[in-house]
Amino acid sequence: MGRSPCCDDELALKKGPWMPEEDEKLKNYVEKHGHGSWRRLPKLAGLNRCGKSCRLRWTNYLRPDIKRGKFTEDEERLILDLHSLHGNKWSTIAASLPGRTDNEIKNYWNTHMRKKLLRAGIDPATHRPRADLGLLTDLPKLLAAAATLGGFATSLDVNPLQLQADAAAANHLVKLHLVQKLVEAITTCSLPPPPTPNLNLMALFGSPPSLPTISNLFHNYLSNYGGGDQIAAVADHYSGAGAAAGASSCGLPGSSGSAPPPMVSASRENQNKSELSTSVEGSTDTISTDSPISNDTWDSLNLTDLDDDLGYWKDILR
DNA sequence: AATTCAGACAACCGCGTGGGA
DNA sequence: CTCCCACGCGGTTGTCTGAAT
Repeated sequence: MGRSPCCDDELALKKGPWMPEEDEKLKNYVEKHGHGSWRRLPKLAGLNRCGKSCRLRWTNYLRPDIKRGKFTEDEERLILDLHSLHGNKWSTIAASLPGRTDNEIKNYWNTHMRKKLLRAGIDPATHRPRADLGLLTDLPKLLAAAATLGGFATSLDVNPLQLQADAAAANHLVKLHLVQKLVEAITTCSLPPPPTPNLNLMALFGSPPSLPTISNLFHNYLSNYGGGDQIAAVADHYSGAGAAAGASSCGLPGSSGSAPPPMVSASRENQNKSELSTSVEGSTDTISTDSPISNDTWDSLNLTDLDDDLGYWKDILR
């Protein structure tokens, strides 16, 4: 198929933002004659633009039936519904929203709605809960917050001397360790393993996302794999709510009762443990296995700035 | 007051497709 | 049937503006 000769070969043509007088010329011409052939229109209307640019300007801005201003909640809902039905077919979606252009809807989607969905833990492409463990990039923050609850303080096994030597490194290592604990807690429940078993813990520390995303991870996992009691127990445990119904089946610290056989094999658990090494300040440290962390060390970690997030986290997970 | 940064939106670019010659 | 043109679409980039530092 032949390509449309675009405006590229007409280098003298103006590009960029439209001037009011250009708008006026275009508007007057189209209202008088209709647009006809967009390719011929610029010459006829006395515009130094390519037809494509004129068409875009007319359809996205100058058309008299264009509705400007904020999208209403109804419109937003409709966009959401239609997008779940048609995907990124912006023109199809726009056809159901009188006065809105495909470009406007696309922009609104990309700048507002997409982010909203992501924050809610929903994949904007599929409109389904995000089940990928890439969400675990939120874990450091979450787990640091969990640490302030002291839930792990007595069971942590990080070498305290190492930690005290460098508070920043210690913080990092503790977070890593907490990640491990959380992953273990999830994977030793009588549930199928999470979708991405070969979790690279190092990758979790790329960027600190938000706690809502983490909570959604739990809920996604719940909805995908069932086992509400178990995950609720994990959540309760991390939010300091103590043992909840079903905690026993997760083998959580402090839980009682007979736990069903874990779905995760010993070798898998060992694999997770073996991944618990990290580079701090250029050196690679491995968390030792048996020394409990001291209260002083906890105090030195300065994790209290996460209190606000923790409150949100508690609310969400309940 | 100056600078930096992020969000919002306008505009552009390149490709696919339909239809006429 | 093939070629070419014009249009429309979706993705991407550019620009502006206001908030934050």
